Amino acid sequence: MNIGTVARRSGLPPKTIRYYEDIGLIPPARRTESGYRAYGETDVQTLRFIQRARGLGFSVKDVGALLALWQDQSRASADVKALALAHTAEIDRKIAELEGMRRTVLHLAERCHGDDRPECPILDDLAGEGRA
Amino acid sequence: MNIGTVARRSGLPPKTIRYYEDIGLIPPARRTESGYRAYGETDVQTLRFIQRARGLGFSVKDVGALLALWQDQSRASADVKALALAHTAEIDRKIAELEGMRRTVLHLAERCHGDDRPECPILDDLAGEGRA
DNA sequence: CTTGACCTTCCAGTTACTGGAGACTTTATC
DNA sequence: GATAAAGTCTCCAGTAACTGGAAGGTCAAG
Repeated sequence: MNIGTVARRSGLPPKTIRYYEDIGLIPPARRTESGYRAYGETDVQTLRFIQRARGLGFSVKDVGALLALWQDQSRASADVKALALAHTAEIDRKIAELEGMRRTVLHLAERCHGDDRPECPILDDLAGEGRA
Repeated sequence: MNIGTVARRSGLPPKTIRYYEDIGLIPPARRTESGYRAYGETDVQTLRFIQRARGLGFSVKDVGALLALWQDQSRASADVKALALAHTAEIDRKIAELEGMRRTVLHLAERCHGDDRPECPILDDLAGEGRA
């Protein structure tokens, strides 16, 4: 299988697959005589795994760890769970941060007339006039 | 005022201030005879404005636009409001994305025993066994 | 045998900084 | 006046995770 085919079947662009090989997330692919990367079904499975994990927001580094656990038959599920829970904690942190921003920006926007006059509480607040 | 002082008073590291000058977000600072950047009160105000806007998650590009509007006495508040609302829309999008991830990861983690046995629904799902 | 789709490598750009090296200036202390 | 510490200067490189593009080789179809 050429890279284009695995790309279609795994949902990852060819560029990204080469990149993952580059940084060592996946081992270098076997090559045909002409130098084309050659893949098998196992590779499609692996790349799908990566694609899903990335889709859940795991960092490439974490994906590497998950991949290692996946391929380790003697793994402890506790290790996987710990990674997952640490990840949700990080997600929670980001959500909280974004919600704080959202609240403030929305509050400011609501108090802004939004017409052709220059008065604008958003700018006033950013300028520091809104501080206690 | 040297850069260290403005840094302390604006909440931005010296490195970041130089960086903002570099990319043109702020105009080049006046220099002393020995080459040190020299700032005034106005600069502190500007940098604080930037610091707050960045803290609300506006991109550096957006901050540039806000800065221009702030300094334009004939601005229409509608332009500022539009920027702010576009920003909240983007924040909403990110929050929704994170919440989707959070739901899935948490759901998987809950079904994982998390002990020293290898069975793990998290890995099974990432491997694609959990798909319909 | 030529077109067009794929493949290869390598370099550069993206976002917003941050760290560090090597050299100078300023300030404080003795 | 000498020296040491703190502050500043520029420049280069690295971070995360790709993505775009150029220049060139390969493969299948007609």
